[in-house]
Amino acid sequence: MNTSKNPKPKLEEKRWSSKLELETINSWHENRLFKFDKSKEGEIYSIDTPPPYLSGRWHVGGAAHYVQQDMIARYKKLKGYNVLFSFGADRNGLPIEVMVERKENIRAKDVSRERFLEMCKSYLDSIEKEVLNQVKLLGMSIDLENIYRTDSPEYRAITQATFIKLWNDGLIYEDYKPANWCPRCGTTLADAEIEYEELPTELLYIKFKIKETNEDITIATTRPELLPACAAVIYNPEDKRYKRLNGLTAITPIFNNEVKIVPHSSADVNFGTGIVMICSYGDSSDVRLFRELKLVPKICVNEDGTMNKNSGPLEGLSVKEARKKIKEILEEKGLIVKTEKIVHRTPTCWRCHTPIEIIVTREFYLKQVEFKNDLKKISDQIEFYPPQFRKNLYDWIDSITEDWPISRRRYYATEIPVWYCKVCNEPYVPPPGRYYQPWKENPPTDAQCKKCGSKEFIGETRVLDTWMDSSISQLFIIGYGRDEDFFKKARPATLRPQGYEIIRTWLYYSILRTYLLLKDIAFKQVRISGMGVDEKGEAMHKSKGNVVYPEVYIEKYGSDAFRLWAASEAKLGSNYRFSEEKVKAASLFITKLWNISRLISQFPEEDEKAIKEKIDLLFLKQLGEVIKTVEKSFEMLDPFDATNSLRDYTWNILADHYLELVKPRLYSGEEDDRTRSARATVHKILKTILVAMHPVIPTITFYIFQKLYNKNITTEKFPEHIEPINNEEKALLNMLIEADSKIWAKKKELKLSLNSPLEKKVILSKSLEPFLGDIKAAHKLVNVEVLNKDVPEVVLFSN
RNA sequence: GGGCCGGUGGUCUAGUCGGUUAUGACGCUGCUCUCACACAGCGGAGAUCGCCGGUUCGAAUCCGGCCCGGCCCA
Repeated sequence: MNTSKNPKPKLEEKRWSSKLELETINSWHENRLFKFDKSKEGEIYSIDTPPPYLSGRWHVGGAAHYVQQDMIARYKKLKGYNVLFSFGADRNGLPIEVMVERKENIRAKDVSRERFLEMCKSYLDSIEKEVLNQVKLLGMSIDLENIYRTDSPEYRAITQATFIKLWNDGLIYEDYKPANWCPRCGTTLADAEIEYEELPTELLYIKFKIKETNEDITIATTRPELLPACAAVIYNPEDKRYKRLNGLTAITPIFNNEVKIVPHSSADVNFGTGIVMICSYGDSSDVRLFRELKLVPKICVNEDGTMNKNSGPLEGLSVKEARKKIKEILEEKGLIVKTEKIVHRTPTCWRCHTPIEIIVTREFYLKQVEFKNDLKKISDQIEFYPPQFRKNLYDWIDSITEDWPISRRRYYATEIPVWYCKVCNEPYVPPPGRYYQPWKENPPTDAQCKKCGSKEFIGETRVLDTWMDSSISQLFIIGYGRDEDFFKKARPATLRPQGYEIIRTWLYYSILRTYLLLKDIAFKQVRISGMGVDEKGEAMHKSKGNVVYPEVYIEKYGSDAFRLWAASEAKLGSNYRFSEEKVKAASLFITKLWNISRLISQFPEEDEKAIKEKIDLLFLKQLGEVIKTVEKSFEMLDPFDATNSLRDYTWNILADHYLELVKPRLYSGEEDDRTRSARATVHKILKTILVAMHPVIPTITFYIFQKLYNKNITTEKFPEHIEPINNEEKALLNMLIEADSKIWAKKKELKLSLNSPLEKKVILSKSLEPFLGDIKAAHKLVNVEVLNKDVPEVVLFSN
């Protein structure tokens, strides 16, 4: 064989480029590389990809979150699993409706229900297109021709089927009770959909009379308009100022209602005057106190957020107007002692951030309070990565006090599959199986009221909370209700990846729903990732104007560079901070890997049995150590350590030291064992690195593997056991590395270029003797002597 | 107020079941276009590991207290 002095690299291009990257990605999709085959061998590893709320395309944080999941999916594939990594688009619910209302500057009620649904759908379709394009650009191993949508008739039919099952099991009931209410959206909200914000408000100090003593007391409140709904007055039992009031009666100003004064620990001594009025309903603690103290609520706020006839002079006004009006009235009568501007922790709607009201309304509820302990118990069987987030879930479960209100007075969502008998109002719930739209269609033809036998029905117009849809995605992807054979084989789903901000919603509800439906865990593993934040460390919000999108950086540096950044920026669970500098730095490594491969590609591959030289084994075993770290890291579902240790090895060990040391042998053109050992080693190392890094940087590794070895890297096996380096060998390796450095520094000192011969006599420690040939050749040493013992300096120079 | 996480060179970060000359990257800087790579190589400067105290032969690492930042829950 001709080992010419000018071997040609198999990688011709001097540089990896976005163009090659895109061509590679396109070829994957043209060849349907990611099509899931349920009959394929291997244990199923299903990833319940978070259906992103399609409220806009991904910013760099979202994109980072998703590519990390892709890394896990690709790793598991290399490990021999049959990976189900399906992509879902969550298209239901308030987010899209609020967005359409804002963009079109309308309210849903301004147009017909049909028209509004069409508008939502068209927005969703265009956003979905953008997101799917991102999925592709990011090099994700998603079968783009096989995604699911939570608003498809197929998905909604399953959501409805679960409603029907839970209804028939007696786990869903309808009740008329206080609930969170967003006056802007006009719907009930679950506690999980409340976000607290610090908002400025006015604290009014109002005079009340004591009936028995005719003295005045002062009560501070931020909700004076609820004065007509006041049912009790409380103070803290520890508060010495008010002990004398125990059992007395207060008379509300203006409305002159007599209410009891009682001690209660929930009164904060330091807030206002320490005396608090309890009204139906100012906040959730009012709800709790009404229940606890068995008070009779007097409802003053209608569902549309206006005051009703119970509120006397405030009737007809909105809550906000009423607050102003009552202040005027009180002022007129001299009943206001003082007013204070304060910042108050205010519950708001998670979607539109309007402060919520608590009103009494009739809604469907899914039972959850009675299952709190069961839910914690079953969650013990789920692995959490990283483990500390288990606590966040349990804390949330502990804080639950109400059942889950699941009905919404909205439109773009799964319809509640219920009709009501026209004669006796008895609900009719159809059999599961198909998608029902009771607001515009009749029940099945054989529907009959089981109470009175009537066949005339009125359809329910309300829809389900969108979390009722997304909380079954882990069941949907493995065929629940559609493909029983596969479902049996694949349940429970394997991995749930998600951000920590939706632990109380998506994670909690998924666990609840799966438990109620199947008495089973929802999935085996939960992977909780941090959020993407901007360069200053602040969360990205459109309203803040600090949102950064990935496309421009992908274009500039490539998706592998972006992915490498996403993998190596932060450990699992902490926030990742975006900066262009970091992505650029990642792209430098991509170039480095390309050039290393280019160098190695010049030399023929040799069977790994040819690896015999001690120095070759040393560097290979060091890689063995790295692979152990990589595996451990991925098994913890965190690409962070894997990526950094591979990058460190490739750049700082392989390129800087090993390749420099073997170059003389590689280029020698000899056909002896030493050359063959070198050739075998560089290819073995390169192949190992390419496969191990493939989950993180799939495109360049795929391309190089194809070019050099003519094989599809996605069907390779994760590098099997390479004997890791032991301590003695590790010490040797470090000596070698130190020797390189010392000699380079000496040449520097003598103002010699690194490739010029070194005439000075070089004295090496004894342990380096086996490597004498390589060291001598790599550094062009002229005069070398080896000591008969080891010295701390490793290398000495003399004249 | 409670819980959780974090505070390491200019910036970001590793290391936290005790013992390393404290990791790496970006940035800065000197020399070098050496046949994979100047998107590079080699060299260099730069950290009292938030503060105080304790345990220990020895602490970034363990314990206690405090300060600062972030998130979640009251």
